[in-house]
Amino acid sequence: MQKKSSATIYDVANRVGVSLATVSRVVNGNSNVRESTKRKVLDAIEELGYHPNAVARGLASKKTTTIGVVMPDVTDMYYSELARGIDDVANMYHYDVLLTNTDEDPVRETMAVNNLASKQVDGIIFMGNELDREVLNTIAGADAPVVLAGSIDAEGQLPSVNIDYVKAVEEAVDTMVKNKHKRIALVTGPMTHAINKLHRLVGYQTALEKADIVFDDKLLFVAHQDYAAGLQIAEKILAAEADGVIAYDDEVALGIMNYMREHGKRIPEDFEIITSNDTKFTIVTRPELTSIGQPKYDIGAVAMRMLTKLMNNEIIDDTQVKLPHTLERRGTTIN
Amino acid sequence: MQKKSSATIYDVANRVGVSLATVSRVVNGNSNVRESTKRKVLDAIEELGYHPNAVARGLASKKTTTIGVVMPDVTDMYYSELARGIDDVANMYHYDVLLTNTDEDPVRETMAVNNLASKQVDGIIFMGNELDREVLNTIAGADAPVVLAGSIDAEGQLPSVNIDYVKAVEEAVDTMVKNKHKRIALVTGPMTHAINKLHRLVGYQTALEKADIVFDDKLLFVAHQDYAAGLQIAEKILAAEADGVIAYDDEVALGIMNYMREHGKRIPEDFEIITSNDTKFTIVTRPELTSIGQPKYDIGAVAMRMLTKLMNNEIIDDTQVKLPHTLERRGTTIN
DNA sequence: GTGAAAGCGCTAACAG
DNA sequence: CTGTTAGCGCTTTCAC
Repeated sequence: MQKKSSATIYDVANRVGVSLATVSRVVNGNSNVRESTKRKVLDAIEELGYHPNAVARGLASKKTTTIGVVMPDVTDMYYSELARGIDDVANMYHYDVLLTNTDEDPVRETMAVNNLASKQVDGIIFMGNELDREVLNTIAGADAPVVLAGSIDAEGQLPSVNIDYVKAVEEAVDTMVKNKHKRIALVTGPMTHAINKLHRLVGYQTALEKADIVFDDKLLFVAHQDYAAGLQIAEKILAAEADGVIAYDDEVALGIMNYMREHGKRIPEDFEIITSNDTKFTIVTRPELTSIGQPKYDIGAVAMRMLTKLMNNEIIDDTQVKLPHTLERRGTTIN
Repeated sequence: MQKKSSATIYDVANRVGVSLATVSRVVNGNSNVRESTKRKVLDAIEELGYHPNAVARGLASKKTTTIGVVMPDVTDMYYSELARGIDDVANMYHYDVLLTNTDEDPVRETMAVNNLASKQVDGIIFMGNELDREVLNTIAGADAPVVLAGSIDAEGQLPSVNIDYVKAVEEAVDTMVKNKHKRIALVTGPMTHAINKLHRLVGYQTALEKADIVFDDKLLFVAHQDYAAGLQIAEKILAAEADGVIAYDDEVALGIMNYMREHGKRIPEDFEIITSNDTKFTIVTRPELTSIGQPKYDIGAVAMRMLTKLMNNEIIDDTQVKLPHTLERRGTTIN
C-alpha cells in the first residue's frame, strides 16, 4: 500500500532511523553503506512507495539528467528519424529528452535554446538547416554543451555529426552522367544556407567539371521541403529541359516525379531522379526512388553519444564526425 | 556584457537593493510593484544577464511547466502529427514537452510514466494502441492528470480525444459496398486491443449487416504497422479472394496496393483500398490512397488543451471527446 | 559506515 | 508596495 501523495527522503530516513545522507547514499548506489542498513532502507522505500523527486535532485546536484532537442519539425521524417536515434541513446544513458519544434525560425530557435538553458538541461542537440548568428551566440552562452545533428554551422566550430554532403551530391551527379544524362537540375534550400552553398552546390559543380559539362545556373532551383513545392518546381525544371534532378528532400523529389510522369516523361529513361534523405517515402512509390543513403538513426545516435561525453567533460578526438553515406540505386535511375 | 555563469535572483536583489521577494514579483509579472522599482529590477536583470532557474522554481512552486508525452514512435507519421499538435498548444501555454518513445511496450510505457512522475511533470499525454492494466495503474498513481490522444482505454475511464472509429470504418465499408465490392478485407492490429475489437471490427460488422453481407472471418487480418507487413499480408488477402480492403495504417495499405498491382489487380476496379490515417503517404503515390480523414493535428491539440484545463483544476464537461472525421475519396476507390 | 549541517535558487505566506 | 522567513526535497562536504 503506498501513500497517495509521495513520501520524501525524510520520511524514509525517519522510518528506518537513519539520516538523510544514508538514504541518499543507498538511493544513489553509493557503496559506503552497510549491507544490513541498506536492506532496511530499501524496505522502507518499498513500503512507503518512495520515489526520488528529480527536481529537488536537480537543484541540489546541478544535474538534471535531461537534454534538450531542438528540431525544425517532428513530422518531418528526416528529422524524426534522427530524433529517434537521439532518444534511444539518451535513454540508454538515462537522460530524458525535452523536445522543441522551431520550423527553422531563428527567433524560435533562440527562444528554445534559452528556454532549455533556464530548465537547466545538461546538454542540447540542435538540428536545423542553418545556424543564424544570433542562434549561434545563444548557443555559445548557454553553458550547456551543444552538438549539431545532421546540421552544419558555416564556421564548423560546433561539434557535429553529418555525412559528407559534398561527396554525396558529387556521386549522385556522377551516376547520372554515367547514365548519359547531362542536363542535371539541382534542387536545394536557400543558397544563403551553408549546407546548400558550401556543400551541395560544390559537390554538384565538382562533378560537372569532372565530366566537362558546363555549369548552367538555370538548372539550379530552390524549393521548400514539401510535396507541393516539388510539384510546383517541377514545372520549371521541365521548362529548363533538364533530363535529371538531384533533390534535397524526398517529398520534393516525389512531387517532381509525379509531375514529370504526368507530363509524359518516362522515368528513368527520359528523366532521372536522385533524392537525398532515403526516408520511407522512397520505397512506397512506383518506381521506387533512388536516393543518397544516410544513416539517419545513427547520425542522431552518434550525436547523442558525443553529447554524453561532452557532458562528462571527456576529451573528444574528433568533433566533426562524418558518417558514411551510400547511394541506394532504385527505380528512378537507369543504373 | 553578461557573466558567464548565471546570476541568481539574489544577485539581482542585491544589485538593486531590494528583497528577493520583490525581484520574484517582477519576474513573475506580479502587479504589486511600484513602477520605478520594477524598472530598476528589470535593468539589473538585463545587466546581470539573469535567467530564472526553472528547476529551483519548480521545486519551490511545485509546478514545472513541463508535461510528458508518451508515444509509440516519433518516426510514425500518425503519432508525430499528433505530437506536433500537442507541442504547438503546449508552447502556447508555456509548457515544455518531455518526449518518450515506447514502441508500445507496456514495460517501457510503465517506466516512462513513472519516470515522468519523478520529474514532476504537471501532466501527461499518452498515446498507444492499448492500455495495459499495469500501465493504467501506474497512470492512476501518477498524481498528474493524464489524457489520451488518439488512444482508447477499454473502460473509457481516462479523458481522451479520438475520432469515432466505429463510424469511420462503417462508412468506409459502406463506400465499398456502394461500389459493388463485397469481399471486403479488414486489416487491423491485434484483436486483443480494444480499438480493434470494440471499434474497428464493430464498425466493419455493422456495415456488413446493413448490406446483408455475411461476415467471413477469413477476411480479417492482423498486421504490424509497416510497409513490409502490408506487402506480406497482401498475399493472404489475395488468396482470400477479397475485392477490397480497409487498412488501419497507411504504410500497410501501401504495401497491399503495390502487391496487388504487381499481381495484376487493377486499382480500384478490381480491388479497392481505404486506409485510415491520411498521412502524407496517401498523396504521393499513384494512385493516391482513399483514406479515412482524421484531424490528427487537432486530436493532439485538443488533448493538450484539455490537459491544460485539468492541470488548472478546471471543470471539463466532456472528457471523452470525439472529433469529426471524413472520408477522403481519392484514387483507390471507385467513388 | 553514518550523521549533521549547509545550501541549491526560488516561491509563498505573512507582516508591516 | 515591500521585506522577512520558511521551506521545496535532495546532495554534499566535513566530521566522527
